Amino acid sequence: MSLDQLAGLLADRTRAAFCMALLDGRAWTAGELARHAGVSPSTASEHLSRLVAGGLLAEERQGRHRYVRLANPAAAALIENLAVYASSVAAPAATPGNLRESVRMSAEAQARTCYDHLAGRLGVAVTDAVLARGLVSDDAGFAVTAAGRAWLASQGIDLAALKGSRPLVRSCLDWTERRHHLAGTVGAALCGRALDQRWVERIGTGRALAVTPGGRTAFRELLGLELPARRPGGAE
Amino acid sequence: MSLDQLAGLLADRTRAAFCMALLDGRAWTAGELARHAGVSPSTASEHLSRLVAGGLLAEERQGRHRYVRLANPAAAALIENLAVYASSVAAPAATPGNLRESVRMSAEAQARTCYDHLAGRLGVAVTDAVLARGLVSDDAGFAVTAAGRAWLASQGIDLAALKGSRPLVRSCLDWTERRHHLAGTVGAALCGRALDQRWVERIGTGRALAVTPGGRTAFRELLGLELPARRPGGAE
DNA sequence: GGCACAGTTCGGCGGGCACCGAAGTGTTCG
DNA sequence: CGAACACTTCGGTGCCCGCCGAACTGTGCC
Repeated sequence: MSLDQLAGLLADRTRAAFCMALLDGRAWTAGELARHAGVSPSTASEHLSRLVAGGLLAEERQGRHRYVRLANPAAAALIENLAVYASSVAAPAATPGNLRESVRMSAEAQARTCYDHLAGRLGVAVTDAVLARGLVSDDAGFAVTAAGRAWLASQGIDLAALKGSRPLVRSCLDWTERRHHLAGTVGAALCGRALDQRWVERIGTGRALAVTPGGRTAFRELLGLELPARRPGGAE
Repeated sequence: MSLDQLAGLLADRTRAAFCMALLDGRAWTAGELARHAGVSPSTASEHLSRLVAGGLLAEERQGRHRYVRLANPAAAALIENLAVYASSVAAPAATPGNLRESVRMSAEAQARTCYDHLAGRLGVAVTDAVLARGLVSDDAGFAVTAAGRAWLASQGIDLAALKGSRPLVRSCLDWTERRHHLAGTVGAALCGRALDQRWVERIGTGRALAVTPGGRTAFRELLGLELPARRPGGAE
């Protein structure tokens, strides 16, 4: 497959909408994606088949449902990086068309998942905190320090178990905050921990997350973060 | 700009060919790119205008020549990452159509520039050596060690001067070797050093590099690398 | 076993885009 | 100053693709 063929897969507003939705890290059904993108089931079916054949998505059948998800972390990083670069080019993408959309975009700016790690203001704040506390260093590259290794172990995150083909820590540029946040397998593990411990919970079907009261306490105690009480759709 | 619009810029074989050519890090004229891609000057002109307007390329006029280059390192990383992912999907892109193309692809596999850093077997070998010698560590992320800082200083590369918005060290997956090589500002500085000291020199107008006899000596002395004497188009 | 649901396949329709040649503009050189 | 070169603009042509409705298939539930 060539560069223009891969790019062609994403050069359509319906397929692009599917991929952006799937950046929440979850599996969606074909019907859900059709409704999300506002197209008919037949259109969705055809587009999904092309995305699967092209290697960006993976599928799984369960009874009469066809579930699809992003094929792998590299596909997710590709799509996120394209979206970040696109949003940095002048003439920004759509502004909120109505109140509901404005609320959604605000929620996503607060906290959300970026494929498998925390993003939005929460993601940036967590990244600033781990840097400030010396748990991760960016002096000579981006690496977990010895203190960070111990801290992660106290959170049940074993670095040795995370070693693999993906980088342990990677900096991911946030499209809402335009600042970096922690990605890589450590970033994913932290996100998983936050969801498991119910420090954050998902809002609806999008990528938005809400910090729970218990989460506010945990982030204060573990990282010294004072997070605002979240009011749905309201001011900080 | 949205994801599908940005992807649409690359979803055409002519524009994709332009961007791949520009991954050599140099500026090309519109006429050179037209010939490279096998299209007429008018076609090239229109495509280049779209790529510039879309933020992937930057242009500069000099007399009757229009020079274009990749807009910034992020654009280069995007294109390289897309090309790497595309090549990893089954049904590989074009195999060499003739002897000349086979020779060119072989040369690029040996050593080439990947936008601004060394890639190919040379890039991978250099990366393996700096890891083995403890100049860069990947234990807990990708970072230059204290020994590496000193070594780079002995090569006239000052880390403090390299600090900026780009990561110092970044791992870039190589599409010919399918292994990682050193990217980021340190990777770029090393490549610049190798070109300045004439350890490598460019071959023709592509991205291929040849290791010079002086370079073979330098790589052996500095990093313990035994590089084969390069025979154009021949076996190792 | 029949009905409802989820998804697939296929032919038709309309819109958009890549390409080029011709004519033009701007720059450079003899 | 005129010719040559590099590039641009624009109208025309042909091809490709996204979308959908209708008919179909497979699954699940009552």
